[in-house]
Amino acid sequence: MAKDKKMVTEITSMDEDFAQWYTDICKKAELVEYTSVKGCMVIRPYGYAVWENIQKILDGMFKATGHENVCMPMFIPESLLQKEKDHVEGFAPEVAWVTHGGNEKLEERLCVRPTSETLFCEHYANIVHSYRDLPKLYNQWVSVVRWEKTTRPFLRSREFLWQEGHTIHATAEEAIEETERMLNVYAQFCEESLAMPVVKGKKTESDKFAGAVSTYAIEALMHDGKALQAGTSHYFGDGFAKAFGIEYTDKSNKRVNPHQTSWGVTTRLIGAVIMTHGDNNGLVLPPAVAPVQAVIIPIAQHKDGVLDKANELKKRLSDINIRVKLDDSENSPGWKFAEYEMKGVPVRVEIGPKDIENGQCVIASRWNGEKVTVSLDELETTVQQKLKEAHDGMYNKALENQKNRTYACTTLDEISKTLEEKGDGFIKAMWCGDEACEDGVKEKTGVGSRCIPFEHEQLSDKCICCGKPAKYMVYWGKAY
RNA sequence: CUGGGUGUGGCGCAGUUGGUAGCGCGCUACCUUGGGGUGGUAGAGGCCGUGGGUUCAAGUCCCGUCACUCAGACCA
Repeated sequence: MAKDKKMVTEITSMDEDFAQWYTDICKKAELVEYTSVKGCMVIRPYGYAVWENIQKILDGMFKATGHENVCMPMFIPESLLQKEKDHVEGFAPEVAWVTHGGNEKLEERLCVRPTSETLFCEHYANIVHSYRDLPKLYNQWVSVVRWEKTTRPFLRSREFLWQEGHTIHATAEEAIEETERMLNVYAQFCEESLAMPVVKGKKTESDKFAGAVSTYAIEALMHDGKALQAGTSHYFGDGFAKAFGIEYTDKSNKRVNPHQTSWGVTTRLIGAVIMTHGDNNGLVLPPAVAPVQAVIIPIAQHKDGVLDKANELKKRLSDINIRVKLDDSENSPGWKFAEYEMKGVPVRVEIGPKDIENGQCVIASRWNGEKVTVSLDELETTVQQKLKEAHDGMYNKALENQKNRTYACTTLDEISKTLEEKGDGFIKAMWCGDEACEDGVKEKTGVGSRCIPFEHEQLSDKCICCGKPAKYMVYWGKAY
């Protein structure tokens, strides 16, 4: 079987129309359904199961690093939102307001949280009094609302699910360490669970979170060469603490402001998975978060013993904690093959009368289309091995794509030429640190700064835009 | 927000100079079906996104509005 052969006709080819391909997968793989409110989508069981798996793994990582879950209200009074100047300026244009309770107009309108810094700050002001109260390492899994103009399933919706971590520390050092720790947790999660390589780095001044001292991000490169911010971690210094009057008494009996962080990832990660691993036959899910890791397709299922054997295989895989599904519906085997390919199930097990006779089954891998016939004795080991191979193979393929689409440039013309000849991707180029040059690059080439990566490379000594001494090496790109 | 495109059974589409809706898939029943979306017979299902207008008559023409979508701007 040819590797690139398209066998699922429901999905538009990505080379034909990438945007349509993406939308097709979202709908045909039954991840989402639209509603009558723009930018608000139903996350269907199959899509939500992916999110649940993401949640489960990440939550475990948060707990392992000492965090506790809490839940803040969804309404923020206007006066509270106003307290930190940069923060409110950053979010005001996209908040939704509640103005009435029943028929009565509210004395003060309430904003539907776009993020919960203000709520956490109000709370911390109440409960932090002594250095003994610190740190507080909180996280919450909730939804937030941002009234976006352009919306797309998972990538940018008006309401979306996320987790937001909010921590408060006695010292700046501790808070900075936390900011970095969580960025690393995200990067590790993306690599180990989503098989998605990311670039870790710092955001430029103009791109940082409203109210933050510094913002860090993980950036991933999608199949079409566009960049996607997959997660962020912010260091706040004591700015929010000052604005919200959070103070504690330190060991030397002085009243001081604590230091804070926040960090988050959203359901956008699902969009990232779609656009990192998906192909022309549909979704390709990383085994760690796939709702179904192995699907069993019985062949000639009406014949004696086939379904019994299929059920037996199901039990055996289930017993070793593989998320397994047996499709014994009336659809033809071919229909089922296409269906589960579209849905990105990592491994397919085919079992028919011939196989039973020979004591074997056929195992197919979604990510590379490979099919093998194995003895039934080796079912468990082979499926486990194929899942492992899928993860590694998907990661390496994505990493290779990222590398192949990352270009080092030393002049603006070179950037434009590269984009034109090779298509979108990450551009590595030097920058002086001046915002005017950052804007200049965007204006002249169309790519914006994505991040200043932790792994510095001295590509040249001069800023690509103004020619003055360069301070940073920056990843640039078109973004979602 | 600006500009373009699209809204007709569950899905994908057709519908001429305005005359009261048609096809494929899917669905239901029965039969058939061995390895890439089986084949057959019969049947059910839509008032055309939504609000107004023109007209004897509107899916079709006009205006508004909502949603989807593409490009951009904006934003994280």
